[in-house]
Amino acid sequence: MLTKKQNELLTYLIKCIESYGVAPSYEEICSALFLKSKSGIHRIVKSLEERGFIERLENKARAIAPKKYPNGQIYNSDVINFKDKFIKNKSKTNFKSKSNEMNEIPLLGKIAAGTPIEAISNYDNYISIPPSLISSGEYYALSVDGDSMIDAGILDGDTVIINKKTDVKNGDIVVALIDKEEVTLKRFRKKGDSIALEPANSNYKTHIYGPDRITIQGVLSGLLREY
Amino acid sequence: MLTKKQNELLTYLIKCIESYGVAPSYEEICSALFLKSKSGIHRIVKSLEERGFIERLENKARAIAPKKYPNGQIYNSDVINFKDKFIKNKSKTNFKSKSNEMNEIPLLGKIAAGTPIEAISNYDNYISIPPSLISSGEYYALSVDGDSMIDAGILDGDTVIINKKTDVKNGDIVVALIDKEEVTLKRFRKKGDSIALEPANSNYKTHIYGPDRITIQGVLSGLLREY
DNA sequence: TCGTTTAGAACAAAATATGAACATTGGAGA
DNA sequence: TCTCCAATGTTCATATTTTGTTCTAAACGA
Repeated sequence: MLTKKQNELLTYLIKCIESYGVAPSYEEICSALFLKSKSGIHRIVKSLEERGFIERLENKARAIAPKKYPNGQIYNSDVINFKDKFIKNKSKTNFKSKSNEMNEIPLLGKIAAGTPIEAISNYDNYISIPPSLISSGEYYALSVDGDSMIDAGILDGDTVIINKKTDVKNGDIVVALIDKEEVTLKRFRKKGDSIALEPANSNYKTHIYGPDRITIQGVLSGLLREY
Repeated sequence: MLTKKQNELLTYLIKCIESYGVAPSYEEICSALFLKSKSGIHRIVKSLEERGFIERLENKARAIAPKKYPNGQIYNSDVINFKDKFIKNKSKTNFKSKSNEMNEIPLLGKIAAGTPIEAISNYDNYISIPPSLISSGEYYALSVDGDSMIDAGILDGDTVIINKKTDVKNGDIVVALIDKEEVTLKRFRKKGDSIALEPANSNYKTHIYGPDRITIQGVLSGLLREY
């Protein structure tokens, strides 16, 4: 999906943000990639934006934010836990979240059946979810686009809560990254060495993949719907 | 999405609040960022406000509250506030953090989609639900028992959020009390004077009632599911 | 009221981003 | 092999944003 330079730039961008908390300026990118010109950078940045790997505010300084890793996985800024940077004196023992305290989890994008995911900005999209839908581990939310899981009661527009774990059982509904390119929500079933991703809609077909083509990005753990 | 200075200022602001419980004045920020002028600070503060990283009370002293960490993660003041209890209340301004507020609604029981409800009793059961599922009015929750609405994506065991209002439109899914005896969750449709309650499952039949036999007890406004 | 603090205009300067024009490269496909 | 084309590299010019500074006004708290 990405060219060499685009890959380098995206990688550098992510590294910068994780190390310094700020995106690099074009000039800084230039020297990092050993170029002499900023406008070349500009072009690459624009192409990354077109392909949905980054998000940008035009004309603003250092206003670039990654949306996906070069391999297509969704970028989640929570990986840099800024809180840790600030909260120093807090002992390891967490304040038990009171029963009526909301949990905020990031809404990372839309997940469509069969087509690439569309990542959403990391900056504005958090949703509150009730504690009952959460036990332990890390969570994120996706907005369901399409009807491929309709027979499992998952409708177009629903918000699914995903537990970011990779150990899955047969029959679990999972978020699967296929060929490091597209992400889809399907029922997981392992047969021997190969993995079947089953839709829950007779209009769609089950696809079977070799184990190396699939990366599990999480397991469905809850669902929210607004009427 | 922040520039260097904006990032510095925000970081400093958060540090101040966590260490002293009070936001710094412009002058304090100035010296922290090695500037000679306060109005520069003002501009940066405004730009942070524009981008949604802080919240501000105009014209008030030290009235700045962070809303997000530099990486976009939501700033949750609760983790720090215990310190405030020990700090004398100076000009500390109180920002109500709405985002974290919890909505609790009563879970009144099970609604069996085909057969009578099990007494809508006053369990002392309350559940938390995200603000996004609530707009205005009174709400309660029911646990769905049965599969009569399965084609509408409402499964056995789901929790439905009901808005306690009586004005309904055709096609709404409603909680209907029939003959003051049994309660059911069905799609509402009015034809002339009579009311049809349609299940969403071909194994069940639509029933039609006279208007005096049906009392609407609420309209479906949200749904929660745990996996 | 007075002293402190924030608001904001005006101007200058520095930092950054944008974009056109033109040359080069390397790979896909005829 | 040869051609075409997208992706790059470079240079130069230009537009915008961001920052630094100074000064004055307005708002606030005691």
